Order: sequence, then structure tokens, then C-alpha cells
Amino acid sequence: MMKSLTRKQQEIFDFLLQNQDKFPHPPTLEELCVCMSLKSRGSLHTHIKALIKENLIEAPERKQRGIRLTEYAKEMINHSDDQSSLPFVGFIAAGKPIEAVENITYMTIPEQLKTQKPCYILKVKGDSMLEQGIYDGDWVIIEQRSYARNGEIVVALINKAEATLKFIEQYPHETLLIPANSTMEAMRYKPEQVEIQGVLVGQMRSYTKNH
Amino acid sequence: MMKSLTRKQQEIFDFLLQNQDKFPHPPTLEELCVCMSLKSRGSLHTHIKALIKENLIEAPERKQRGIRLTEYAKEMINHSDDQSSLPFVGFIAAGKPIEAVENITYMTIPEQLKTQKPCYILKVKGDSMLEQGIYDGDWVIIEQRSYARNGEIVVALINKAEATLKFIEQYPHETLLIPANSTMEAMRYKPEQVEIQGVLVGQMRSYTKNH
DNA sequence: TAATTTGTTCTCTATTTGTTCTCATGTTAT
DNA sequence: ATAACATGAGAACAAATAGAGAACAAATTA
Repeated sequence: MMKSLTRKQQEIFDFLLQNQDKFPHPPTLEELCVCMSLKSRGSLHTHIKALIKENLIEAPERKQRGIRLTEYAKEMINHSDDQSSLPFVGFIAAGKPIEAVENITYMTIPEQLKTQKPCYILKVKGDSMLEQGIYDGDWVIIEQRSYARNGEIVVALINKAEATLKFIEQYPHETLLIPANSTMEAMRYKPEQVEIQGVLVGQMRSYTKNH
Repeated sequence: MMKSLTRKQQEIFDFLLQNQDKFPHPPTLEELCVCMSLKSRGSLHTHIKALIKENLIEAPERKQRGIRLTEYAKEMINHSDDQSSLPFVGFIAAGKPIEAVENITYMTIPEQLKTQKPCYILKVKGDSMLEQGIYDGDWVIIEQRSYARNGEIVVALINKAEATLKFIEQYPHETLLIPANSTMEAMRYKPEQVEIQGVLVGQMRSYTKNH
């Protein structure tokens, strides 16, 4: 996240973050040049391009409406010191690795849906937990944890390759991963094949749009 | 949401917002020109057209004296301070009135689970929406609304006595309330027996505790 | 009815702004 | 030392924005 910002790029980004409310209108390149003590719009623009590439600044596409931060960028400050929000990190579909999203976004989550420990959010693809009331497109809140009790629903990594969301039953020589869908079979593994990546603690669904 | 106005457009819109009470009649283009220090009505009109396109100003349709803000624009200032918490007001169980809680509590809800309009939160008792993935103990986010489209899930008040959460189908002489549970029957009412109190827009479930 | 006001469209022009270039100067790492 | 990179200046270009003024038709007023 925010891997490769140059010193100057960081400086410009910080300035925009701190002064976003102070501009009546989003600043133009010319105005920013003055603030940054630059004499050339062109120079500034190369930095702006880099910030656009990092999804921190809106791409204006030649529109003359000033330099404005993206929602993503604004989230960074809002949620950096705020413990009511959790990161939405990717998608989970039974049998595939977790598909990480390119830009992590944050969602404000009610206290009742999370735990004291670190949690993150995944979006469910597929119907393997249908009978547990977890549908395609639902969000799930996962507590980051490497162990589980029998009967909990876990994010399990199988053979270090496939991720899945299933009930878990662990016995000395066998680990069962059980979908809540009667059309699917329970899967049996040796304990060392299954790595627990987290435990389901909450679930959410929107009935309005496709997010 | 007011995506991107030009500087001049923003300036004009701001002026109208701040001075909407000060004009005995809605201002004419000529009067606005004076306020904005413009010499040409035509120039101003292009900006006005842009604001009309953004649904911030009513189109006067050649009527004279017609520059006025839309309801949408007026809402924007009222709802500019949107907070992300919604009130948890009570329990809903099929066939009983909504059971209000004594102390209303507030839950912070992610943007993705609500709408622009006022919403509130209920907790579900019972299994009448089981096959829609809404379980006993789930929270539901309800948009306060007195009408619904067929196929939406609504909070319906029957005979001014019983509240329930069901699919709705409305026909000229009959209103159907359909549970998503194949062991239960659809219920048929006369339209005047059914009062819509809200529409389901989101759902949440905790897997950890009993709240 | 006639005169005036007002909204609307049009053309023309000027300025601002984002964007892309080239060139030059440092700094850092291999 | 060489290459790679970060940084900055400035020129040049195209598109977006902005304003002036003329002309016209509908609405309003006298």
C-alpha cells in the first residue's frame, strides 16, 4: 500500500491532505506551483501523474477543475486512527486463492459485528455457505486467527493454494471442511494440509446495489 | 453527488445558496449578472444551463423570473453532515407489533448498507425470511418509506396491529405478503389492510455473541 | 396593441489549464 | 564511473473555460 511515493510526491500529497478544506475550489496546477514553490507546471504535473497512478488523485482528463483527492485518499486519513473501520481486502471463492483487491478500502463496521482482535473483510463469491445464510455477494467479517474450535466457520487455506469458507471439524488425524450446502460434500484433509487464516465473526448484505 | 462543477458554476451556485432568502422574487438573469459582475446575460446563461443539467436549479421553461434552486439542491446542504450511525429501534417478529426497545442505541453502519434516505435498524425474531438468508437474531436496515415496488422486502403493518417482514406483491384489489420459507403460506389482504412502514436495504449478522 | 423585459441561442474572442515535450542538474545505487 | 532515477525549468499545444455582444421569441407590462 502506497509503496513507491517519491519524497516530493509525498510532500505534495501531504500538502493536499492537510489543506483540502482550505481551498474554496480545488487548486489548479498553477496555484499548487505557488504553494510548492515551483515555477513550472510541467514539473508539478509529473508528480501529479504519479499520484494519479497510485489512485490518490482524481484523473481530470484535461478537464480544468483542479487537483482533487480521490475518495480512497480521503479514507486514508479518516481510517488511519479510527478503530471502527475495517479493511476490505478481497474476494473469497471456494477453491481459489483469495483474490486481493488492488486498492484496499475501509468500511465502518458496528461494534457488534467484530471482536477485540484484528479483523478484515472479504466479499463472498459462490454459494457454498448458502444454507448458513451467506450468499454470493455478501461481505464477511473475519477475525485474523490461526486456530479454531470445531464447528466454527473459518477461512481455510488448503495445500497453500486454495482458500475457502467452511465449517471446520478437527480430529487428531483428519480435518473436515464442511460446506453448508446439501448439494456439496464435506472434504477431508490431513491436518497439515489445512491452514486456518481466520474465523467468521460477522456477515453483511446489501439489498440495494451491486457494490 | 454534485460531482464536478466549474469554478464559475460553483461560485454562482454558492451565491444562490447563500442569498436565496434575500430575493423577494427569484432573480432574473440580468440581476444575477450584476451580482456576479458580468455584462452579458448569454454568458451567465451557459453557466445556468450547466447547473440545470446537474439538477441544482429549476429550469424556468421560458417563464420569466425563474432562477430557483431545486429541492435536491436544498437537501444537499441539510444532509451535508451525514453521519454513519443509525438508530436501533426494536424487534420485529412476524405477527406481532414491533417491540420497541426502551433505550434507543445507535450502530455505526457502513455506507454500502444504507441509502440516502432515513433508515433505522430492527432485530429479527423468527424464521419467516429464512430462505432469503435472514435469520433469527439478524439485524435488518430499513429505509423509512410508505410505498414499495413489487418484489421488495418490506416492513408491513397489518390491520394496524401486526408487523412483519415479507416480500410484497401489490395488485389493484389485493396485496400479498410472501414469506421466504416454504413451510409458510403467502398471506392475502385487501390493500387498505396493509401499511408499508419501510423497505429492507441491508442485513447484518454476528457470529460471536448474543447481543 | 405596442413596448419592454426576459430567457435562449448563436458567433466570436481571449484566457486559463492540463498535458506532453525536451533539456539540464543533481542524487543514489550498483 | 556509469546507469538509473528524481527533480526542475521552460516551450509548445489542445482543450476547457469564460465573457461580450447580437439576434430572436416568448412572456410580461404598459
